[in-house]
Amino acid sequence: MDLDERKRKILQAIIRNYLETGEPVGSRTISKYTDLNLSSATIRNEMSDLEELGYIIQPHTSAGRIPSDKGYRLYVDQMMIEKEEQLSQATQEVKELQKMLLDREDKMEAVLKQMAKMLAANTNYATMISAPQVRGNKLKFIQLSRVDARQLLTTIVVEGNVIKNEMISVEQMLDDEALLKLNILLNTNLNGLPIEEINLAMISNLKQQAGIHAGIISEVMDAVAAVIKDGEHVEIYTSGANNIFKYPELADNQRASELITTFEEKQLLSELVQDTLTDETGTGIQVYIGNETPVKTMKDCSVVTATYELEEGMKGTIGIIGPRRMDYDKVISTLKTLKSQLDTIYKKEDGRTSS
Amino acid sequence: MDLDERKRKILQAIIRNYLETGEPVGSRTISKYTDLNLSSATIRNEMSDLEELGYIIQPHTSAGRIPSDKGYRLYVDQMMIEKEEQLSQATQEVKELQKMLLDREDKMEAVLKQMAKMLAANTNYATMISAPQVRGNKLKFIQLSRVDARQLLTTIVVEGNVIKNEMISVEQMLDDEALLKLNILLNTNLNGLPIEEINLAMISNLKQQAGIHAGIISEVMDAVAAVIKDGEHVEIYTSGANNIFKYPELADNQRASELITTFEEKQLLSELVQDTLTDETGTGIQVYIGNETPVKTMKDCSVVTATYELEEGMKGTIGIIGPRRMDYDKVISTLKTLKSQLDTIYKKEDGRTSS
DNA sequence: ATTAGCACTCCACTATAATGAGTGCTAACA
DNA sequence: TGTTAGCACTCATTATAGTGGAGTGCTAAT
Repeated sequence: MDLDERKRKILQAIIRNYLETGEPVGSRTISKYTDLNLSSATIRNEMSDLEELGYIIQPHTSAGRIPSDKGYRLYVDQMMIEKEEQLSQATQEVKELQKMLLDREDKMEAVLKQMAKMLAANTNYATMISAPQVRGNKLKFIQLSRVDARQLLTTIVVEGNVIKNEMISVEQMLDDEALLKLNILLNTNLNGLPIEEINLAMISNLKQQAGIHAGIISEVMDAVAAVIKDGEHVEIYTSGANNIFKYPELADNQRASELITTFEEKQLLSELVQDTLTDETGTGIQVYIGNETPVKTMKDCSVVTATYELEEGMKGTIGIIGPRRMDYDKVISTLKTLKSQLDTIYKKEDGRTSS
Repeated sequence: MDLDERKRKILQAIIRNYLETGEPVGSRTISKYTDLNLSSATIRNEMSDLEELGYIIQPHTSAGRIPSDKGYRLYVDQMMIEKEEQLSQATQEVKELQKMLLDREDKMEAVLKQMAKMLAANTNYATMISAPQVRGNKLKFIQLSRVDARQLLTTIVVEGNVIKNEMISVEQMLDDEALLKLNILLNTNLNGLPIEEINLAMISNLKQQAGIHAGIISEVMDAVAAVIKDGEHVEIYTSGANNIFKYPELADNQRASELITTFEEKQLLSELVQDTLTDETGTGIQVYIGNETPVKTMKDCSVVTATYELEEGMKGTIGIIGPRRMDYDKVISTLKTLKSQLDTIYKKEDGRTSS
C-alpha cells in the first residue's frame, strides 16, 4: 500500500481542516470538503489506510482523525516546494514590518525587540529572535581614557562594531604621557588581531613593555576576555508568550507553565538557535514539528525558524512558536519575506551601530 | 462595635489559615484552631461582626470567609510593627543570596537578573527587579576616537558610570590634530555639566567653534541625547513568572494570560517602580494588596516592593508578586534583609561598572 | 471499486440527585 | 449578658445517569 494521489489529497484536506478548527475531523466532513465526490464510506476506507501508514491518528475510537507529526511533516515539505516561487506577494503585514524597520532608531537591540513584538502581534503566535552572533572576532580598537583621578575607562571595539566599556581603578597616578604610551602599545600590538590569537606569551610581553603599569594591562585583558564571553552569550528576545493561551491544546496549566518557563529562561531557546544556525537546508527556513524540536518542553508545539545574515558574517535567528496546527503557510511566507527584508535593509546600512 | 482583642485574634486566625489553604475558612475550623476555647457558634457571631466591619468577606452564602483587602492590610501593618526588631535572624536563603552577590561577576545586569531568579526560586512567587535609576545626570567625560578611516567612536560617560558608545560616520577625513581639538572643545565645555543644562545656545556655540566639523558636533549631541533617553528608560528584570501557575486563584487562562503579558511588557511594571520610588514610608518596604496596586492587571495579586539605594543616589526596586494570600511574613523579612545586604555590599564597592 | 445502511462506541453535555461544609437564627444555659 | 447547642437552610461541589451526536467499522448490494 502506498500513498497515491487520492490519499494525498484526502490527507491534505484533513490537515487543512484540522488547522482551522483544532477539532478531530471525520469522514463525512471530508466527503463534502473536497471536490473528489466520494462518499464518506470511501473516505473512511482511505482514512483507515492513512492511519495504518502513520499519517493520521485517532485520539480515541469513534472520534475523527488528527494529523500525526509525520503527516504534518509531509504537508510542510510539500508546501515548501509549491510555495517556493509565488513568494513575492509581499503581504500587508510584511510591509508594516518593513516600515517599522525603516524608521527604526539605530539600536539593534530595540529593533530586534520590537520586531519580535510585531511578529507576535501579527501572527498570534509566540516569537523569538536572536541577535546576530559575531563570527570573525577581530580587535579593531582599544582605548584607555582618564575619566577621574583614579579611574580609567577602557573602550574596546571588535569587528562588527561590538563595543565594550570597562572602568578600571588605578592606585598610582598616571600622567598623560604614560597613558598615551599605553594606548599606543596596546593598539600597535593588538589591532587587527583575531581574538583567539591573543595568548599568554603576548600578554606577558605587553606587561613587560608596560613596566610599572603592568597591572593595567591585566585589567585591560580581562576586559577583552569579557568581550569574548559576551559575544558567546547569545541575546534572545521573545514576545507574545501570552499567545499560547489562545490555543486550548497548549493552555492547560502544566504545559503553559513549562512553556512560559522556557520563554523566560532564554537560555533554553539558545539550543534552538544553535540548531538552526548549524543546519543549512538551503532555504534558510526550518520547521520543527512536535517532537522534532531540540527543546523538550516544546514537544507539543511546532517551531518555524529562519536564519538571517547580516553583512559581516553575522547570523541570527527568528523563530515562531505555536501549536502543531499552526498556519504553516502564512508563517513560512512571512518569515521568508521578513528574512529577505532584513538582509536587504541591513546591507544598505552604513554600519552605524551602538552598544 | 469595634475591634477588640478577641476579634483581632480571630481575624488573624482566619487569615493565617487562609494563607495556608487558599480555601474559605469556616467557624468550626477556627473554633479548634485557636486556643480561645470558643464554640463555633460564638465564632460565627464574631465573624458576622468582622464581616460587617469589612475585614472579611463571604464569597457566597454558606461558604466560609476569606480576608478582604482591608483585612490583609491590617494584618500586614500589624506584622510589620511586630517584626521590626527580630529581623536580624538572617535566614538561610538570604545567606545564599549574599554568597551569590559576593562571587558576582562585575556586570550589574547579570547580577540583577540572577538575583531575580534566585528570589523567585526561593519564594515561589514571581519577582521583578529594576536597575538603579540615575538621578544626578552630570556629564563626566566625552571622547572621540578614530576607529576606521571613515568611522569615529563617541564615548560618553555620565556620573554613576553609565557609559554610552555611538559610531559616527564622517565624510571628510579628520586629521589627528583636528580630532584632539574637538575632544578638548567638547570636554572643556561640557564636562561636569548637568545634562539638563545643555541647551541650544550652547550647542550652536560649540558648532561655531568646531567650524568645518560642526556636523560631528551634531552627531555627538544626538548621542548625548540618547544617553538621557536610555537613562529614563528603566531596565526591569523579571523571573519566576511560571510561579503564578502554582496558585489556582491566578492560574485560570484569562488572568494568567494577562499577568504573563504584564511581565513581558516590562513597561507596565515600571509604573510600579515609579510608584515605589516616589513614596517613602520610612521602612523602604511597600505592600500593595489587591486593588491597591497601580497596575490594574494585578488586581488579583499582592505586590511587595523594596527600594534599595546605591551610593550615588541611585535607587532601584525589588518586587515580589504573588497571590493575595502570599506569605507576607516571609516575603517582607526576606526583602528587608536583601535590601540591606544590597546596600552594604555595593557600598563597599569601588565603583567599577560596565555598560 | 464504490456506496448505502446499520450496529456499535465513545465523548460531551445536561439534568438530577447526593454530599457536606458552612451559615443564621433561636432557645436554653451559666 | 455572653456563650452554646441544635436545627433548618443555602449553595458549591461531586457523583450519577441519561441523552444526542459524531464517527467508525463492517457487511451486503450495486
